[in-house]
Amino acid sequence: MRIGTIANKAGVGVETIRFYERKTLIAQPPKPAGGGFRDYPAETVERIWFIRQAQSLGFSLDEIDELLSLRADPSTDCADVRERARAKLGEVNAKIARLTAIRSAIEELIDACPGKGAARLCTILEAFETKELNDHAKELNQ
Amino acid sequence: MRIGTIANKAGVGVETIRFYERKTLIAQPPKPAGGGFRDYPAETVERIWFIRQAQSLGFSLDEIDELLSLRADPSTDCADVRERARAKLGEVNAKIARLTAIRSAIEELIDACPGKGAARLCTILEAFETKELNDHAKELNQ
DNA sequence: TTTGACTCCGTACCATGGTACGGCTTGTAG
DNA sequence: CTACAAGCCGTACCATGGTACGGAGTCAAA
Repeated sequence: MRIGTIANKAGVGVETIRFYERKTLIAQPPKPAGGGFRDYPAETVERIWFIRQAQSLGFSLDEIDELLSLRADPSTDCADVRERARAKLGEVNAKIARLTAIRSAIEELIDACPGKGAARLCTILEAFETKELNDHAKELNQ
Repeated sequence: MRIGTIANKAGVGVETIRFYERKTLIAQPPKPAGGGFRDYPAETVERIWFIRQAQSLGFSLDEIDELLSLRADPSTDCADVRERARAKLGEVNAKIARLTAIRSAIEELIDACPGKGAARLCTILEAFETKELNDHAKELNQ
């Protein structure tokens, strides 16, 4: 596939792909020997999807590079890969925990905000802090 | 509290707080009538914590402003707040779902990467795609 | 009452993650 | 066989989210 097709399927601009190539997040296919346009493998689309997802979750391109370079491969040192994967797993779990706390706060806010009748005063920050205090209390009770 | 104390407790630089003030993410306390230094309320520290957390989860400062301006208050239109809160809740849930998919992929990678013996070939992207196909299959079977 | 740390404010600069542009080459539809 | 879209490549520019700096004012301990 040519770069424009890939860009279209991935929902990004051609320039973005070239930018990722410069950052080595994506391998640039070689130019055909006899001249002509580069031929991109279909997996490139998935790779770009992954990059965009990870970005929207607060990973920087450098961190995404680390994620993508995690590969279990008989020819590489698996213990090292395993260790790096564990570290990333920790980061991901921490993000999920923080998002879950924010979700609780939003839910509490929605509850405080009735369809009819008077709302009780509630900001997301108050709901969030309450949630955090609860979490902390839970930790203490463990 | 003075700005430096707040910055210290929140783990950010003084300049960052001023930047957030310019962006109206944080209200700038008035200068005391007789001159002197501004007095910041303790809640500012929590507000900054919240901002940093939301940022690390892929929300832009503008989106965080939207989050922080969600407030159930008897004097405002609660139905509107409720609607905006629901929309944010959807975004948060989508983020959690994407992170959960990435987590599964990392876990699969760790499994493929044994402490001893041969690793089976596995990249995070392969694990991720497999997970997504599974999800898709689940959707179809619902 | 001076010295040092901190505040205030404005402006300048910086890194990240793109986006646009211009001049050239290549491929293909009419 | 030619026109026009698309690829290629280099460089310039842009928005976001800060960070640094300089000069003047403020406060508090020695």
